[in-house]
Amino acid sequence: MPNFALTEAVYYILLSLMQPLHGYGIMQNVEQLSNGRVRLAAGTLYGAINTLLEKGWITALPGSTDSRKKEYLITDIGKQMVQAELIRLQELITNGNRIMEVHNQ
Amino acid sequence: MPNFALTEAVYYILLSLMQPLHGYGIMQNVEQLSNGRVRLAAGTLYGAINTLLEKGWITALPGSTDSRKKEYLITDIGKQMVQAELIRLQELITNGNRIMEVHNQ
DNA sequence: AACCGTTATATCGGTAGCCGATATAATATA
DNA sequence: TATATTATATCGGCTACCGATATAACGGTT
Repeated sequence: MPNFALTEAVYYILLSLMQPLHGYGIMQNVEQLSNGRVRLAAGTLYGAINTLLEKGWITALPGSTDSRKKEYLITDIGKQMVQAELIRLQELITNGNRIMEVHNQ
Repeated sequence: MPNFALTEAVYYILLSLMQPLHGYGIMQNVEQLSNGRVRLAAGTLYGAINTLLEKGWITALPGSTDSRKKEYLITDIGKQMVQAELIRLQELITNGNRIMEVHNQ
């Protein structure tokens, strides 16, 4: 019941896949998207891609020109997960601000 | 460089300890604080308390009336971590909203 | 064609955090 | 005194992340 929190890595991977991208492109996009703060390790990225495929939150697109590249895209379910995460994040901030103000300075 | 993200459990534990509380009180407070969404398992709670003590983000208060209860309180460092987390969370939301709007419907 | 740096995917072992179960004990209540 | 609740602690298992390493394809240069 509690645990539908997304990790930062998964969150940014899903955001990146609002456009079609291959793994390495996700890596670069996440770093840019987060103003250089979040750098995905290779193990994190390709591990997460596999679990997200299994969950059906992202899907693999058919072949590209470059035989190395495998492109992915977020699914409708994946988008719903991002929306739910945005709500959860907003709750964290609201609760955090409230508590910090009550016991303030 | 990337990883100063707090887990949801640690975040709510730190918020709870803006007031003096013992472990079990934290459990109840976190559940209430999160509108019943986050329920800490015992292993999570007492494990997190130990790592937070080691990091100096919380401190143990001297004895209470009830010989069972051990009370804790957030430290200045802990408060700084919560403030940093609030900024990180706000960035996640800002980035998320921007991306979701750009590729909108 | 041969070389080389970059791009790209994949796997592995280690570590940390969360969970649920279990154990144990002190306190409060009936 | 018996029982339920409160309270802390530990354990094994699972998942996620990390950094290192391996492998290969592509692009550009000579």
